[in-house]
Amino acid sequence: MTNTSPEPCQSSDKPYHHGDLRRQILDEAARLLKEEGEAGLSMRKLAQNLGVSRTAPYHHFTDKQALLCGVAEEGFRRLREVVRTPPYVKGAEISEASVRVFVRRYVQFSIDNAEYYELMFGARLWKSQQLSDSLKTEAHDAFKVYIEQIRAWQQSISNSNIDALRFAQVSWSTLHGMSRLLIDGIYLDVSAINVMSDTAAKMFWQQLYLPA
Amino acid sequence: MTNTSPEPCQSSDKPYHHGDLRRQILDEAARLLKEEGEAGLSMRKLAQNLGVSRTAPYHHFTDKQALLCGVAEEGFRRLREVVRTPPYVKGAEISEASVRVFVRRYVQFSIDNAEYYELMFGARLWKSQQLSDSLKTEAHDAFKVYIEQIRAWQQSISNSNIDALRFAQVSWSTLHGMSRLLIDGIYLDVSAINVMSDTAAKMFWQQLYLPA
DNA sequence: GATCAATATAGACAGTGTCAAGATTGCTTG
DNA sequence: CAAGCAATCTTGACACTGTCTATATTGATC
Repeated sequence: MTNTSPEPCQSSDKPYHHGDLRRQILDEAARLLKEEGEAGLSMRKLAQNLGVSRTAPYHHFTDKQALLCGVAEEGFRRLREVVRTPPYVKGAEISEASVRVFVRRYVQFSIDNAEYYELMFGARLWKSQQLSDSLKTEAHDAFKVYIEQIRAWQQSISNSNIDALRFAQVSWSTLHGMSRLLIDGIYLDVSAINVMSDTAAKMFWQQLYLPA
Repeated sequence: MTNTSPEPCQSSDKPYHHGDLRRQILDEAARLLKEEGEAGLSMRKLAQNLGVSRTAPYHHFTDKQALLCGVAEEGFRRLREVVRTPPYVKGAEISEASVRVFVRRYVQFSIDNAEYYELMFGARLWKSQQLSDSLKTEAHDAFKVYIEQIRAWQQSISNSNIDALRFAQVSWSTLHGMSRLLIDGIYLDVSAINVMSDTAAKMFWQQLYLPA
């Protein structure tokens, strides 16, 4: 995140070619997003903070949109790791407690990386019709991993009768909805996060145990 | 929505005082939002479309933010009506079918009024720290009505053991999450809306029936 | 060492929100 | 009915935005 990389050719004056600009742009964009919100992230300010001309970033990202895609992509990579690391052992029975941990972790991620999350799932990105292919696959992969999780849970319960895909969609909706309501400042009662998460986990758990 | 109101004083030239501007601003804002999205809604274009100077709207709304609050407020009034009109008779038993109708109606509302919904629940509004009091109460009322619904459902089931507030929060999260994923263009499979809604309804229903 | 593509730059344009100062109007009060 | 006042509308201006074009500098390649 912090970019203290020494300039490749450290002449007294700034070198004409930056060398590491693309990486630094992504980092600074994430920083700006975190500190000042989406409204505070502008191409010009970005360039200025990096000590570079206003149009320099356009040689690494065709658009502001493309830049946002780049940032969001990194967010999805992080999210996938969160989803992929459940507290259960493959093949073993899962417990309600493990579902609880899973839910809490998802929500916690969305809160800790609120700006990322907002960008990743914002209409700005998905309705733009020019979101990069790499972003699309990255996001798709994240959801695929999620479905795999559900499927593993389901298989660990012998008599479960749920449709894994449908359940994945709906449960993800719940997680996403909670996260957004919290992030966007609609549910202000942050102290209730854990209770809400546990309530959701309980609901999921009972759903998983639906007998045939 | 349509404003075909005849001008109060219809002289040949435009009258200096518009007379009905505030109302027309709100309508045109909603229209612009619907047709061109949030990016296409600017104070200047708004004024131009209404044949009025760029700063005229500022005499009716201190801010662009204030205008958005005004539009969102109307959205919440509509939403409240959707939530308030369930297909059940007070005191009578509810059925899974009635829950299904309820879920479908909520999601349908969010899709039909996508731009409203996006505005109503956007971080832009809720994090601004200057959202109007009337908006706050309007939104609060909508959620209160929702809780009342849950409570009524609960009471119609004799042996229900759920915490109405918690369940309201989580189930609303599910509805909100589904709506946003659909609206924001992340779930592109619109044909699956009804199946997803029904899956969610089933989950709610089973949760409501939690025995003590 | 010349050439070329990659990378950086300044200049310009249309668009934005919004502040300040002045013009026009309708309502109120003497 | 006239005066005045507050509400409403206007033009002008400022700083800011994304992004296009044309130009300059560089590192790598033949």
